[in-house]
Amino acid sequence: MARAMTRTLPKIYDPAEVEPRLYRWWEKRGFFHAEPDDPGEPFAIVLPPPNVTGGLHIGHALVASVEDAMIRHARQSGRNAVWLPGTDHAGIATQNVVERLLADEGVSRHDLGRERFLERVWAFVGEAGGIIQHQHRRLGTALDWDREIFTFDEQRSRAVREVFCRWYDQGLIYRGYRLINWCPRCHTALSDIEVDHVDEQGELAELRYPGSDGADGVVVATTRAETMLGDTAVAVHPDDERYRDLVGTTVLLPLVDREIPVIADDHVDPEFGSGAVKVTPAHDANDWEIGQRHDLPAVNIFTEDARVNEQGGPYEGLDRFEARRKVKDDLDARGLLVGVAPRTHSVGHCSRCRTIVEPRLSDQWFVKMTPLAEPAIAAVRDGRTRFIPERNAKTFLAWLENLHDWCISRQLWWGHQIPAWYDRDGNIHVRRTDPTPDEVAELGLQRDPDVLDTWFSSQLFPFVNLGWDGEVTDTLELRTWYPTAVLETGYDINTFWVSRMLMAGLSMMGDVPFRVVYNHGMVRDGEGKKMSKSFGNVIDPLEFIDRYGADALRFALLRASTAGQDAPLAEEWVEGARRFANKLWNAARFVLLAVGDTAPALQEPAPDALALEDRWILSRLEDVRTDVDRAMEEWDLGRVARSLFHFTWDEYCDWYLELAKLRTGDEAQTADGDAARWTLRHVLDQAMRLLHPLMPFLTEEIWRTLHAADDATTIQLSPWPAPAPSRRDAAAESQFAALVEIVTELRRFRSDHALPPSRKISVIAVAPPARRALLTGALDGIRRLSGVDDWGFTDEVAIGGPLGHVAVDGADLYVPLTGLIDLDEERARLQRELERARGELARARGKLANDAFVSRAPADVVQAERDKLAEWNAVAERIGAQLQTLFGE
RNA sequence: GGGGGCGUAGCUCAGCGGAAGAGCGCUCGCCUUACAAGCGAGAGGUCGCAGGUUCGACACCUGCCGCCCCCACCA
Repeated sequence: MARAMTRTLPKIYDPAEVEPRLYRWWEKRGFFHAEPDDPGEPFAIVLPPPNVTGGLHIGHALVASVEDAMIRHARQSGRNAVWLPGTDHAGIATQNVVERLLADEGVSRHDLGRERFLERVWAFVGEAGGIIQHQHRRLGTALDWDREIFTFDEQRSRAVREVFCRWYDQGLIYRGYRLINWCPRCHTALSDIEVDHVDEQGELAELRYPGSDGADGVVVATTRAETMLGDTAVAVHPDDERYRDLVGTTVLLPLVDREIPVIADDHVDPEFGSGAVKVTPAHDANDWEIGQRHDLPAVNIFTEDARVNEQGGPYEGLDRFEARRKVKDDLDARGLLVGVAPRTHSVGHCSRCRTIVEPRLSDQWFVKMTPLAEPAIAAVRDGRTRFIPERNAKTFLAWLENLHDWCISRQLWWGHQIPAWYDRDGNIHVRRTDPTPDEVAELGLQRDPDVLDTWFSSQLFPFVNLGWDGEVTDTLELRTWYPTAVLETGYDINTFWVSRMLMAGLSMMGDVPFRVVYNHGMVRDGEGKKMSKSFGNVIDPLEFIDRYGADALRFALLRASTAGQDAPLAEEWVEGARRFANKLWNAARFVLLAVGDTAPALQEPAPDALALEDRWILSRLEDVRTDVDRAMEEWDLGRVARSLFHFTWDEYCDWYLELAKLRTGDEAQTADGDAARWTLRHVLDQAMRLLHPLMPFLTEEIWRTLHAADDATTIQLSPWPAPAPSRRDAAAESQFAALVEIVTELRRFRSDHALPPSRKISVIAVAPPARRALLTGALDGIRRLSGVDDWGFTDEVAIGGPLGHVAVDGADLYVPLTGLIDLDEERARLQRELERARGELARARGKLANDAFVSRAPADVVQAERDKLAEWNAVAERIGAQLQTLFGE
């Protein structure tokens, strides 16, 4: 290479060197930071705050990949884009993790006391938060770190308290004695959605409760025999003839010898079992309702650990499963166990520790959902917030329309403590500020020890992240970036988080918090299996980044994804993405070699100075640009990835680059060479910009090298490729398609005859004048790509010796065979070709023979079919002729 | 019980009312001066089954079958 090489790239792309270096520079230059008064249409995304319970997993990597792509694309498109980071204190989850750590040291949180325990948690959270930040940096996220928050920091705590007080003042928050889901291990109440229901094999036991008068009484059925200790009635259907006489009498509850009434209630299904139901108001949601209707006492038989309490008499101290067995045994001994049958039923588990939850009566705080849900329902209905995929809106609405009140109090230590105090008389004081010592003394105030469900604070994320804390409610940030553009998250937390943000946003801000909810799928392993520790198929993002680079991991995740559909990720996918990165890297190396120092001087060539392949690749670039824009609008990043993958690799690298080599050699200091150099460089530049949202590091490195960019210049702020409709060139595309066909067919000919690349062939082409003229311009390329050293046109074939034959669209190519190949093989090959042509021919004929098709299908479709018929007809004839010539067949 | 998703090449998945696609895997041939982490060629699918709509269905409709999720107060 005669030209001085001022900019070169190593042969193998090394993400481990490039990525950390670029990220440090990006951050130092503040490219990720946005101010509300920056120019451009506002575009904000809040990062779903990861729990500070440990490191990020592969699902977070998908979140980061998708959102980073959205943010980078928005910024390149000139929008005032900000991506707001934060972490979630994750009340119960974090407390559990720290308690486990303490258990390893042989200490319980009670040994430490509330204050010291919280110190421990804060220390843990500091470490975990640091790990998460580091992981996000490794992933390349363009997060505005200056705006990072924590859901339990001071400002957010003020906001939480304000929202609690406002809702309390509005009557939306209340304290009530209700049946809630209780985790006997975590020792706290849970909301309905923190309970996972799993079908389990159990036993349906039929128990006899004798009449108080010594009569037979009734038979009831239950999967939880131990709860009979807390029964306070037996219910039957009001219209059930069998029990008409029993209603109003009492039966004797065995083992505890309590007289309980037989009542009539519509809720009972007379078809089920005996038609009589035991009623345990303190331990079953249905029974609680029945109890309310009939004013029944509720007897709580369990401790906080789900052991039988003093109400259980001889069973006191047994855990619920031991009690279940013993109750059945004892009833059996008395002849009161009528039957036992296996039965699968749905059992609720604590979503945090998998312990079976226990319905428990207790005083808790609740949010009234209906008044909050109504505006949210309206917002989704009228499209102020849209869902992608759309179908998720349906599920979402169904959920919102059937909400129970939300239990928000947790008997934990780690979390926002409820701002409520009780005085000596039991009155509740909900306060925005802590009481003074005087007030405490005067009223005998005691603070409610409970904390809030962690989702109570994360639901405020989209506006507390922009400065809202109840005192400050109007910031430039809020006015600029609220509502945020899109909320991107897995569909699995639509109920936990998305719904509540929507309600809280509408309630506090009077507007939706985001215009679009984009749901990505769950990441699965290469076999489509859910990732879980017990399968041993979990993937650590950092490990993959170490091995393949962040760009490769990101690209692999995006390429496999379709909105709302679960995405598989196997190591081979990431490996493949790394190969893609390396491919682009080497394409860039070639372009730099070819362009060299002429780059700054290169002017866009006049249209007539462009060669066919230039016009073709520029036209294709425009096609791809259009497709990428459209896919971006539809938030379809998988399509963006696939489209660019195909364009850069299969078209730019495999065809354009190969052809450009012919024109950019040392001696090619011509206008044509410059046209090739300009096109090479232009397409690479544009491709890097289009790809940047998906592969930020690689594209930045290549782009900066290509432009010899200074320290202040980044691809992130380079304009997104603008529409260039004049580049679209249908003629060039179809002409190039002909070139591709010829080259491919000749290569196939060579491959069929096992001709090594070093073995050049000659071609004698027969084509009508128009076709010949068209091909002439592409001839050098064709010859190079198909290993032809001698190409001639002729009107008719008159060459001595046998000729191989290759039929392409509108031309016949003859290859002198003497000394080249085996004639029998050529014969077999031609016969295969003929077979294929005949197949196509038959298909087209069949279609055209159908009158209905010809008369009713659109004219252009029919015409296209006629053209195909003619083409294949000609091909078949030509192959036939060649067989005739060569073999007399 | 209700709602939803999926069934396309050996594997994982795109796609789509007018001539079946990708990645990986497989076969054959190549160190062709950006890349062997590469290049070229190829094998391999009655698009789950059955009906229907249509000139035309892998695609739209209906019903089955098989996997998978979510919701629900299944004693």
